[in-house]
Amino acid sequence: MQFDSDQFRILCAQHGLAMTHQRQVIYQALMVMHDHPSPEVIYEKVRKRIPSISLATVYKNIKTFVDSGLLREVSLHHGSARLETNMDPHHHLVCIQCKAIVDLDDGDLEPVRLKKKLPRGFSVQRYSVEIIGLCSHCS
Amino acid sequence: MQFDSDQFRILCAQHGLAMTHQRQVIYQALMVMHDHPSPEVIYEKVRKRIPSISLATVYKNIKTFVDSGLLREVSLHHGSARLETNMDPHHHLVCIQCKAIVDLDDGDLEPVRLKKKLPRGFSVQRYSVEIIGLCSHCS
DNA sequence: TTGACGTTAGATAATAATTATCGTTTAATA
DNA sequence: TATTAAACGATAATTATTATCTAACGTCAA
Repeated sequence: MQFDSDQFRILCAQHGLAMTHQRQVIYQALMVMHDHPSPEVIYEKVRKRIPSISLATVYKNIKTFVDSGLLREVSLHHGSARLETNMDPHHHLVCIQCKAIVDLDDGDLEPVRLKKKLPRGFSVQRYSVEIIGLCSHCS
Repeated sequence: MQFDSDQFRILCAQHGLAMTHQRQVIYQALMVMHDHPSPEVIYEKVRKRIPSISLATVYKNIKTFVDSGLLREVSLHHGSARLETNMDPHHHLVCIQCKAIVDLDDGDLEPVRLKKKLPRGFSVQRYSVEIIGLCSHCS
């Protein structure tokens, strides 16, 4: 999938963002990386096309993109580790606002069922369902 | 649920760990906190019972507990943010070893179905299933 | 019980990830 | 094209975590 600057300009306009060369290169780099890269990895990739770019610019634009719904963070809980003693199979309700996590018993959910085979060689250890939304306090 | 030092001693023995007062207090603090606290929050709680404890001790013992299977981290991807451009509903295969993340299309999974009502007031935005295990490369 | 040894604790330095600040440059638009 | 708010780049500051090092502790053989 190629992506020219007119298309990106429209995408920015739709999300109320100014279009800059840096933003286009950052977004395009992310589009072609399917391994859910970190800001540091994105920075290294983008630097090949804009050697003078600052790491701070990458961070700032990632945040801007996430805030405007152009990108998503895979986990809402990077930043600091979150621990649990509950080693039984269970799931989580996660509040996008306050980041609160509440357990949901495995029995409260129908078992997760696949329609297709998983990629060859992946050995499943457990399933964890995240129900993402707004908790009562935040909504 | 109360938890005396004999029980904790047995738990440690089962997991091949030495039992120390610090470990018992850390573990017990975590047991009674159902909000999936961060190391910092655990430290503040533990400090009320052992004012002289070091934050490093809390971190080291959390790691020891996780390694020995006494505790679990809610997210395998704290540490640094991981981004994605795919805004369509989808899920993730996550490797516990190399932390690789691979997308799984929403259509490849039977819809998630609840048996019980969710806690009152929680408004669901989306579901995200994590299939956790070892990728072909790591297994 | 005592003494040696390996492990843990506490203090703190070092590293990694992210955010804030600030002067300069650039994009939107009138 | 001129104005103005926003974005960029450099870098300092902050936050989270890990590493290092010495002292204290628990365990086990003599």
